[in-house]
Amino acid sequence: MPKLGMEPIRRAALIDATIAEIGARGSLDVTVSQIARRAGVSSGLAHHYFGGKDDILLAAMRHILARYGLEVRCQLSGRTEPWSRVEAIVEGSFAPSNFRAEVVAAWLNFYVLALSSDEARRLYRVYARRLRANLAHALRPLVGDHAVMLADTTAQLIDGVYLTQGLSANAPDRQSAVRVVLDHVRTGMPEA
Amino acid sequence: MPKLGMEPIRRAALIDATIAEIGARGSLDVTVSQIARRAGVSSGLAHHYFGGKDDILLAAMRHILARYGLEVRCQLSGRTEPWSRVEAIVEGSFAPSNFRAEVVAAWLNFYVLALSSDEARRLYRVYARRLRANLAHALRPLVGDHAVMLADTTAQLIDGVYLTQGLSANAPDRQSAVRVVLDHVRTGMPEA
Amino acid sequence: MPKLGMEPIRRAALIDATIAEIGARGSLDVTVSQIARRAGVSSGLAHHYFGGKDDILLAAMRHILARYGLEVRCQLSGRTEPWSRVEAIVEGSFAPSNFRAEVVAAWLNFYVLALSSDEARRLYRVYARRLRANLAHALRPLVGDHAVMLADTTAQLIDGVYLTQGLSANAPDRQSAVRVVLDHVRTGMPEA
Amino acid sequence: MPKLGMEPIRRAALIDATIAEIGARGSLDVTVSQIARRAGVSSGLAHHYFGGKDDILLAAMRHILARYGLEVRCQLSGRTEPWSRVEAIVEGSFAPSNFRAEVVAAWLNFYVLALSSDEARRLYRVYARRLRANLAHALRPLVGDHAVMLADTTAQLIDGVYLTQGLSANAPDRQSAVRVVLDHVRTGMPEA
DNA sequence: AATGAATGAGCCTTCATTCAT
DNA sequence: AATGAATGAAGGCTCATTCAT
Repeated sequence: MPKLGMEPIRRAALIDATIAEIGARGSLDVTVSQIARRAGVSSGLAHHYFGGKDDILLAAMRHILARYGLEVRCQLSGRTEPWSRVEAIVEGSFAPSNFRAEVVAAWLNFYVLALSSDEARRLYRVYARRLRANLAHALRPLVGDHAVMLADTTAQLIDGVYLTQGLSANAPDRQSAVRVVLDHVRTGMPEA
Repeated sequence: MPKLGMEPIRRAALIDATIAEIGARGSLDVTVSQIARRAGVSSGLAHHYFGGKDDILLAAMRHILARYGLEVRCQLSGRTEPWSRVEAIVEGSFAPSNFRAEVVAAWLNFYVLALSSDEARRLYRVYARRLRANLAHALRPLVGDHAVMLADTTAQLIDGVYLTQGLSANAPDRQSAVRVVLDHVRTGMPEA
Repeated sequence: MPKLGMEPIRRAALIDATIAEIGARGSLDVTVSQIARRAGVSSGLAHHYFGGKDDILLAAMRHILARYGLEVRCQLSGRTEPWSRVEAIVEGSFAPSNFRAEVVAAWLNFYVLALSSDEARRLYRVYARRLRANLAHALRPLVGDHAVMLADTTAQLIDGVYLTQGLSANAPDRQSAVRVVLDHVRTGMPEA
Repeated sequence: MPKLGMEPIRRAALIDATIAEIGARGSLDVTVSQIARRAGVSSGLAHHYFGGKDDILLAAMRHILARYGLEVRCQLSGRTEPWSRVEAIVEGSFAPSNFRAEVVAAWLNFYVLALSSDEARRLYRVYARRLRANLAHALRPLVGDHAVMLADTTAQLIDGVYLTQGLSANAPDRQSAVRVVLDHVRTGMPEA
C-alpha cells in the first residue's frame, strides 16, 4: 500500500508555497516548478493534485479568502455590542494571518486576476459581498439606513488600505490600518 | 519613403494600444504582437521604439500617471479657495480620461506590477507621494495639522475606489466616486 | 491476503484491456494508466507483470497473433481436401475473435509498430511467413509451382482487406472478406 | 523589408522533412524539433507556419495524397484505351515518388492515423473513393457491371501491397507490385 | 523607417517508471 | 500481491527578441 493520507498535506504545502512564491516575486508569473520546489515536491505532483497552474492559483486565492472569512467570524464570535462587532470585522480584516507583506502581495495579485479569470472574479465578488453585508449588518443598529452606504465606503477603504500597505516600503502596519478604518466609520456616524 | 516625424505618432499609438490591450484582457500577459497589431504596426517596430516589452509597459504606466497629473493640475488651475482645490484634486482623480473601465483595469495591473518591477514601484511612489502632498497642501488651511493624516486616508480611499470600481460589474461611476471621497473628506473635517 | 494464481488472470485482463484500449482510441498512444484502469488494476501492477509499456504492447500483439494462428489451426483440423484447406485458412483469417473493429484497429497499429520496433517486426514476419507457407502448402496440390506466387498475392490481399475494413465506416464484414479473398484465389487458379 | 516569399519554401521543406522523419523512424512519434532540424529551421518556425504538430502531420499526409493523385493523373493523360488506362492507374499508384521505403512507411502511419483523427480519416476516404472510382471507370468498358467489384478488390490489393512492401526487409519493388496488381485485374476479367 | 521571418529559451503538461508501504 | 504517491524527463507550444532586407 502506498503512503496514505498525503493528499491534504501536499495540497496544503502547495497552497502555502503558492502564496509564498507569489508574495516573494510579487507576480502571478511564477512557475509551477518554483511553487513545487518551495513545497518540496516535484512539479508533476502539483499537477497531480490540482490539475493545472490555474487551478493552483485559484486554490490559493480560495484559501486566502477562506482564511479571511475565518478570521472575521473568529473575531465576531461572542461579541454582541454593535460597535464591538464593527471592530471585530475590521480587526479580522487585518488579522496577522493575512495582513503580512507576502500575503498582501498575493492578495493584490488575486484581485487583478479577477479581471481576467471568471472563477477568480466569482471568488472576489463573494468576498466583496460578504464583507459589505457583514459591515452593514453590524452598522444598522448604529446608523440605520445609512448602514449600507457606510459599509460600502468602508469596504472600499479596507481595499485601499490593503493596496497602499501592500505597495508600501514598510511591513504592513496592523495598528494603523485598523485605526484608519475605524476612524472612518466613527466619523461617518451621525453623532460620533 | 520614410515619413518624417513618425516617431511620436508611433509611440503614442503603441502606448494607447498597450493600455487598451491590457484593459481589454485584464492582464499584463499581453503579447507585443497583440499590442503592435492594435496599433497597426509590426512587432519589430514596437521593439525599435521602446527597446523591449518591459519598456513598453512602463511607458504606458508613465503615460497614465502623466495624464493623471495633468488632469489634476488642469482642475486646480484657477481655483484658489481651499475646499475648491480639494474638489479639484478629487475630480481630477476621477477624470474620464483615466476613469474608464479599460484604463482602470490597466491601472490596477500597473499597481501590481509595482510589486515586482523597481521602475514601476518608483513611478507608483512618485504618484502616491504627489497625490498626498497635493491633498495635504489643500487641506492644511481647512484642518491644520490633521491635513497629513486626512490626506493619507483620502488617498487610500481613492485607491480603494479605483480597485472596487475596476472589479465592479458596471462601468466606473464617476459621480459616485467623487461623492464618496468628498464625503469622507468632509466628515473628516472637525466642523464640516 | 494475496490470492494464489492471480498472475495469469491479471496478465490476461491486462492484455485484453490493452487491445480494447488501443482499438477504442485507434492509436498506440494509450497510457499505461488507461490500460490498467480498464483492466481494473493499478498502473503499478501492469509494470510489475510486464516490465514496461513496450512489453505490454508486444504481449498484446503476440496475443493477437497467437489467437490468429489458433483460429487457422482450428479451422484446418480435420480438413483434408486441398480446397477445403484453403477455405479454412481464409476463414480462420477472418475469424470473429480477431475480425472485429476494435481488434482490427489494434491489428493495424501493431503492423505499423513493426516499422519501429525490432521485436514487433520479428513477430510480424513470423506471422507473414506462416500465413504464406500455410497457403502455399494448401495450394500446391491445386496449382503446382504457381502456389507460392498465388499464396503471396493472397496474403497481400488479406492484409489489404484488413486495412480497408479497419478504416471503413462500417463494422468488418466477415462474409464479404472471405468471399473477396476466395474469389481471388479461385480466379488465380488455371482452371477454376 | 523581411525576406519575401519564404513561406512556400519553408512549408515544402517542413513537409518533406516530416515525411522523411516519419519514414526514418517508422512512427508518428517524431518531435516537432526533429522535423524542424531536418528541415534546417527552428521548431518555432514549424509552429509559425502550421499551427501545431497535428497540422504538420496532416499537411504531410495531404501532400502524399496530392502527389499520389498527381501521379495517377499524369499517367492517365493521353491514354484512351481502357486497358491502358487501368495500367496507368496502377503504375501511377506505385510511382517512384511515393513508392519508396521512406514514403511507404509514412503512408502506413497516416493510414493508422485515420483511425484516431477525423481529418486524417476524411483525407483517407477521399483517396480511397477516388481510387475506386478511377478504377471502376476504366474497367467498365472491359468488364461491365463487374467493374465496381473488381475495382474494389483491386484497391484493397493495392493497399495490401503497400502494407506488405512497407514491412518487407527489402526496398519496395515497383515492378513486382505493378505485376501483382495487374495480374489480379487480368484474372478477374471474364475472358482474360 | 518598417517589416515579419526566424530563433530559442522557457513554461505547462503528460506519462512511463519507481518505490514505500 | 498490490497500490498509488511521487518523480523527472521530454515534448508541444508561446513569445520576446533579433535581423536581413
